[in-house]
Amino acid sequence: MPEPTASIPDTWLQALHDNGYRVTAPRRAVVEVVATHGRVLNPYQVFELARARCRTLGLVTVYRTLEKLEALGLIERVHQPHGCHAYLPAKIGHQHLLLCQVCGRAEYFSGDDLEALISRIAARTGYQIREHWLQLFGLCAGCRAGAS
Amino acid sequence: MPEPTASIPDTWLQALHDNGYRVTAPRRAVVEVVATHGRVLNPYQVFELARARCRTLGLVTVYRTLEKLEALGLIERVHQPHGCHAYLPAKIGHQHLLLCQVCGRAEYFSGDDLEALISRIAARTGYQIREHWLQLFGLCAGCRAGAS
DNA sequence: TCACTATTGACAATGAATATCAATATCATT
DNA sequence: AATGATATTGATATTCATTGTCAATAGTGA
Repeated sequence: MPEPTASIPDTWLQALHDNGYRVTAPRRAVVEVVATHGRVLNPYQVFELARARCRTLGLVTVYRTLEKLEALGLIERVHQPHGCHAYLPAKIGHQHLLLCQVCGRAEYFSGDDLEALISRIAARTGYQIREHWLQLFGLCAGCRAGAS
Repeated sequence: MPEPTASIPDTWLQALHDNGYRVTAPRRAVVEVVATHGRVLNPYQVFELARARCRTLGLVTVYRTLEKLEALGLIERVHQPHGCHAYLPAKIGHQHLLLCQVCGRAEYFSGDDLEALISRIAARTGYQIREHWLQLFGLCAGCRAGAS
């Protein structure tokens, strides 16, 4: 029988603890929401959802907790055409993001092959290319069904 | 002898005029800076540079002019890891952005080939993919030389 | 040149994000 | 389990970028 895998929220709480931060009810609530919701969330949305799990939660604590999670590399800010105030669990290794334009559902994928493109652009422009962003936008299966 | 091509600033000023906006000294200053500077600029940087061309220019006018240029599709907001408050002349057709991480110099390029990748991700995830962002970051030739 | 009115700059107001601070809760140690 | 040092909390105040207000000014077509 395989050892049960630690859930993502537990992993994040452990990381907080390992870095000298205390594990509190407000932080547990924020972590559970952001780690499991599966859609981009801005600070206020996190606040609304997490308040259901911690009645006394304040918006300021959400900001502070997101800041710490981001500093630990557990979450990251998502860039979208209309604003960059939303967060998601951080990419693991070399991944890219696929976002639903309707509901904000997010999937990561890997396996891009941009070497040839990047070499060509580097040669043409004289730039040394060190990083790239690739992000796809569309409709998730659920929103395709709903919109038909 | 070829007809002299209208400069980018002139094209933009013409576009403002054609859309019922007046061509004023403050707008001329902002347009000339953003259209020719070749690097990403945030509103305050535009203000500082454009003030040299229009002594009375106010920061609020910069915001308002950028807003109009963006609405006309002449400029667009650039997304960067640390902030999304900078502008560049808008892409023409299907282009992508290459940015210098040191000085903000910007180049557009075309000729990506992501069809196969996008089809594969669409099939794997069930998403209908409608848009993509590809953006490269690195060091421009000038900054490579300077950094050596 | 003239008159209409869009535009301007100064100032006020908004809104997201951050700093302050006394009260509270965590957690290593007892 | 109890303790106590101190990190954390929520409420409030504050900052800063951006947007609204408004009388004075300047562009534009006639």
